[in-house]
Amino acid sequence: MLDVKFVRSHFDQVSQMMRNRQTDMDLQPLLDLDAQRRSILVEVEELKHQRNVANEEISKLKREKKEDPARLEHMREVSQKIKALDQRLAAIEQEFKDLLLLIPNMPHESVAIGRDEKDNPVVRTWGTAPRFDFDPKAHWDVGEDLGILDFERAARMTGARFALYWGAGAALERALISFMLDVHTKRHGYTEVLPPFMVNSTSLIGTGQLPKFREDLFKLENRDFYLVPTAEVPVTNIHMTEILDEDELPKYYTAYTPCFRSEAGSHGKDTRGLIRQHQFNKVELVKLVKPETSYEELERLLQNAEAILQALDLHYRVVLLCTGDMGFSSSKTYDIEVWLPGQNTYREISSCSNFEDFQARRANLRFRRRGQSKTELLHTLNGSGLAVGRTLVAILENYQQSDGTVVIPPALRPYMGNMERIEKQR
RNA sequence: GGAGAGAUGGCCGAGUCGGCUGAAGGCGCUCGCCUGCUAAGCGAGUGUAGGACGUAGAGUUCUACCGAGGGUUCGAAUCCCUCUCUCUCCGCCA
Repeated sequence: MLDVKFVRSHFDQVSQMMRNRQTDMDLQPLLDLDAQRRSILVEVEELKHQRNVANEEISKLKREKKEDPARLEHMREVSQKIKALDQRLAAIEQEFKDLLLLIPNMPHESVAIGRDEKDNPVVRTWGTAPRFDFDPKAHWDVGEDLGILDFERAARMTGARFALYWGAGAALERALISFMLDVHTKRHGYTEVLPPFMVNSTSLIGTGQLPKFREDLFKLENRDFYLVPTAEVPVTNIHMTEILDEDELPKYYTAYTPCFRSEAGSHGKDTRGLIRQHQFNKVELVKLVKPETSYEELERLLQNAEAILQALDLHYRVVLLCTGDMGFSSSKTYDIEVWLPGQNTYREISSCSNFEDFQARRANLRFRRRGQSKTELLHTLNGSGLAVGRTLVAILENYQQSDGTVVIPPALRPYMGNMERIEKQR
């Protein structure tokens, strides 16, 4: 959420931002509501002041065993007026808040203006694509041929966009989770947390999934519980409504959770394989930091995510998302795209963003500097470190051999009982 | 699922028959004094959010908030209703 005062004083800039993000929304109603809201506020607060003063006098009379029925009658009218105004104010504030929650974040000045992913500049490339003396298969073929991925039975027991992992496939997924968490906790200084896999609507508003992207979520019936679409939601909200001490910052958290996404609107896209599932595993990195450090923290967060791919020796590139491709809540986002030889393309495997104070304002994430009385909003960041299913995809495709087996990257072997190669499961 | 108890400031905790309680008292914290050091002692200060006026910076003032929402009343932390959460006992259970 943007600061209303900012929207008021930078109206043209915010309007231009909306166009740069390919979003169409008229901001004028928001300003009108804000003006109404403040004018009613002045009126009702004045009446409440009158009431408070009168109450003190009535109270004094009462103690002196005196009465003033005319006064009471007058105050009854004042109270009714206050009640009516309060109701109007509440309605206007609701409408105002609803609109404000729909305005996306301001992109950082370093973000290129562009329409879609074709306009995302490549920041850097790491490693080289492996060479094959045979035609590399797509991971769904590699996985099904080895008997470690089973889409058919998953579809039967649940539905499309779910997968059943068998044997070494299941173990590899689990190994990746442990490996990633270990790297981030032991080498990068993150604290591991294991949050609930369901969250309430307040948390989802806090991080920006609600109210605008409701259709992307799975919600439980008759309860205010949603399956987490990413660990970002519970983890970013850990400290909601608290006031942290400057000394406690920065906070670095890493969490494994499954992620649940309805994928509404992506029918027909990536229908085969593990790329786009309703449920997938992810290890997430979340940072809560002081504002002046957030961009430097973003670069480090990105490097922390890259370190996983480097340790697994997987070729990738980093792109900087342009204004038209960037997420609603983000000020600046880097995507890491891993090379998938079976599909001859780069695919997103991590998205690292700085949200500045956008989520902090929504989730009420504050801190206080040493010796200062004023509270300030934190800056929040997060990134995948990494999407586990897609990492498994990358391993199957990049490490496949001509005989159909898959070599396990050396870094993962300690997590796989020193297994060196996945062979056909019996 | 059944029965009961509770939710007040950073923490503990008092609020009587609704009215001078934004909230006693204590702890903690900050600043000052005192002091071989430490400790103790003394003094002052110490919630959040929003609005109005105003400033170079400051400041002045009003309103709201005692789990959340609603009701009664001239007036609610205090009374009534609904919800959420916590605790205790019983039942069930990984």
